[in-house]
Amino acid sequence: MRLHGGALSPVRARMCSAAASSLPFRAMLDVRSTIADALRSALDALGAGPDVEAVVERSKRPEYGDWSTPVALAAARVLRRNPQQIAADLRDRLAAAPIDAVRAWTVSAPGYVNAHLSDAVWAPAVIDNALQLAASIALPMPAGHSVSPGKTLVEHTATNPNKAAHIGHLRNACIGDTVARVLRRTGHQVEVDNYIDDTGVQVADVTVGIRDLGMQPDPDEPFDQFCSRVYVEVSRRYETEPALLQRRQAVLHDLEHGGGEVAEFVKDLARRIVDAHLATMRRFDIEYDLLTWESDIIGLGFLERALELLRAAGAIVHAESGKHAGCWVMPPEGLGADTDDDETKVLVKSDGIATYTAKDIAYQLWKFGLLGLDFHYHRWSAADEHGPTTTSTHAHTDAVAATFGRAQRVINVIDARQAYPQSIVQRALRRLGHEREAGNSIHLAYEVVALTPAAGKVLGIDVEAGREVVALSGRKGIEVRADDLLDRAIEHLSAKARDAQTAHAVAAGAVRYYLLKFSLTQIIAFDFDEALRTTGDTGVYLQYAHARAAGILRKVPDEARDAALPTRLEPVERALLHLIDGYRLALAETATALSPSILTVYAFSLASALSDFYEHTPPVIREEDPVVRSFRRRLVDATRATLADALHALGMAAPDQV
RNA sequence: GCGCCCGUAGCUCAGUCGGAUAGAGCGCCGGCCUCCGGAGCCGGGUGCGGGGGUUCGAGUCCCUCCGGGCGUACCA
Repeated sequence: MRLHGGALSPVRARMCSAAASSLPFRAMLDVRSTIADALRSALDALGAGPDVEAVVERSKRPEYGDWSTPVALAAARVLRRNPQQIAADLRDRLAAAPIDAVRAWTVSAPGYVNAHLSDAVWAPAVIDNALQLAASIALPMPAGHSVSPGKTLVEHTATNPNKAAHIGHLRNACIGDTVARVLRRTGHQVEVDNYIDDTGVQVADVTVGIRDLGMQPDPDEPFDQFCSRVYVEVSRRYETEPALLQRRQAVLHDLEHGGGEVAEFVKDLARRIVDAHLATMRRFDIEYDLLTWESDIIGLGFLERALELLRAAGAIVHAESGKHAGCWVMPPEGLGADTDDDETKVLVKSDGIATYTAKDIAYQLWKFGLLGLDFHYHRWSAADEHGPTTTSTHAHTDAVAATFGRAQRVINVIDARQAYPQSIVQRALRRLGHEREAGNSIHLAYEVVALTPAAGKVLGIDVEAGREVVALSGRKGIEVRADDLLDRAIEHLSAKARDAQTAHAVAAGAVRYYLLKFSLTQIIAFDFDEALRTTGDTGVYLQYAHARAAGILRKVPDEARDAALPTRLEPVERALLHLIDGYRLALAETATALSPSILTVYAFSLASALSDFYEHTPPVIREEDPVVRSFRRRLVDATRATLADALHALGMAAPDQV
């Protein structure tokens, strides 16, 4: 056996107000919550008090039971009694509670109380719940989790529009897209924005390369790859030709004021790159509701308004002397006009150009509907009805009737290195008196993708001796392009895939899974062999498991008989049922923690449990006992439905055949 | 200097609010095709960086030390 309760995080219940449940699922059996409710009552009756939490978790070993609680151990201190006695007491009280799904309660040392489920009640309910899964109906949150009210605005991707997207950008997009999917699945109202920094240093660099150095694309060179090349070349030339830096400065100045010929050139450059980014991300099934442009934040007066508000609130001051002389700065709380403090952040430089953070503050205020200004909107591509909406400076004829912004909660998916400027954005909200919005401003920080020495070697990049990894850098040309990685994965898989479409779907899923399975706080040490592997803990394994289940369903006729149960369930069947049963909780934990890897771990456990079942029970198609055959078909059906739901929440395809 | 993150098996990583015997994948060795697709399954393991502390109970909490990464820009 490879799959055990321990492969999942222990699942527990905390007594909270009952989760809101949408009507079609009202009857959904939730054994864990039911036990937790009864346990709470029993603890209260014993006088344990609210400090003793009604914790219910999966039993660590099947012989203990299905669900267990260690609360007698914690209660022992409060009640000054022997934990074994308390456990026995709890067992008696729980046994007296009418819980249909539990057939027996036992006590095990040193003081656990264990629930043993009645398969006749529990198993059909789990299967029915799973077969009811419909993507259009949000899954209700289990006890201990709740749906955030109002709209949640997720900003992700936000790749500078001056180069092709690399795997670092792709990690960002996959995290953001998955978080958005999981939130939607759990009943949240979600808007996804992709912020385009078209007035920053990086677009200016490429502009200098094309306009001042006269660089030209090679024949057949895609535009985004051409720009990547220009970016690297210009960055290199700065070191020997400092005069070029003045050219960049001039470009930035033009962008700040907008409207001129340079601004138009950059706008066009950025548009073309954004199209490339959208195409790249679409290959991974990543879409956006709205593209927001930094140039519009300037052009529509958002920045100016934000600075006015900050000035009026005394949050920013003009430094007259010291190291920040001539700048508009935001000192930390309580420092007033001490503009030289280390914690003081410059928002408008002495040359009059606002920093990125200043624009980000304006944008954040808009996100919450606190600016009193709005963008103009139109569809990004007239040819693409399903494509994103974009902001614009001037009113457009094909105005889009939609309400963007005005969010209750804002999640900014931005790498961990930007924690400092993100904290400044939050500080600005606070200084403007928007305490609640500051609290609802979430910097969803994740660590970067770096290259292992082996990956560096593949790319012909020297990894400094002694270094474990080398950071990606678009500026230095140290990167793995997202499109290239997907192309490699497709090539890798195409030999065994039934057709090109399947190869693409599985390859995209494999790359997504690889980028999602790490904790957000973990640097991904990117390795080609690891990312392209098709066995073990990979996206391919999950999708293959789904196809296997679908294959069984194709071959075994659906006899639609009554849901009779076999007299005894095999351990692998019960393990699978527990995994299916755990889906809602895994999804809810993912939504609450905003952490996709919780869901990847769950999905792998479910797929493993299916493989285990597949290998350790005789083929369903050859099963002669009609009751067993029918039950197992339903079990496979429920597994397939649950796995498909989880895969879709992860942004992966769930193919019936590979 | 200060702040944040990381350190779990040879390698890459799970292990959210402290609970029973710390798990997976890869790699290596050895098994499993009269059977629903073998991209699979089964077996093989003296591992929580070191040291203190709190606790009935610590990979998890506290203190401290050691390694590594990032941030602390009039870049983002």
